[in-house]
Amino acid sequence: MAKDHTNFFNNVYEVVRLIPHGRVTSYGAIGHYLGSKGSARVVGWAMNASHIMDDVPAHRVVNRAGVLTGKHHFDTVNPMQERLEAEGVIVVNDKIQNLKEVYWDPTEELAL
DNA sequence: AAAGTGACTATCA
DNA sequence: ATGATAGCCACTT
Repeated sequence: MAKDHTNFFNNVYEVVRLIPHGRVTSYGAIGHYLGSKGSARVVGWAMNASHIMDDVPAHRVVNRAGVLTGKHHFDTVNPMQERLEAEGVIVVNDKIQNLKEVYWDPTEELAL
C-alpha cells in the first residue's frame, strides 16, 4: 500500500484491528479519531471494503446506538452477534445491550 | 469532472 | 417515544 489514496481505509482497518477483545466502537468514533468526525459513512464504506481483509473484525464496529446495522453485509453465515456474544458482548435483536460496558473509544484509548 | 451511493449521525416534527 | 429529513465525507461509475 504505497499509495496514499487508500490511506484513509488503511487507518480505519488499523483502528478496527486495534479494538480490544470483547470491545466495540462506533463509526463516528473511528472517523473522529481519524480527524474527520463527520465521516462516519466513510468508515462504514471502508468496512464494506474490509471484506477483502480478514484481519478487520468489522463485527466489532457498530453504529452509535449499538445496533449491528451492517450484520447483513457479512459475506459469511457467521452472524455478528454470535461473534460478539463469544467475546462477552450481550447482543439481543442485533442490538448491544451492554454497549456502555463494552464501548471502546479510540479517541480516548489511543489518542493519548 | 460531475453525479450518485452508502455498514452514519444529528436535528426537526 | 418514533419517523422523516438534512448534512456529512470518501469512493464508484
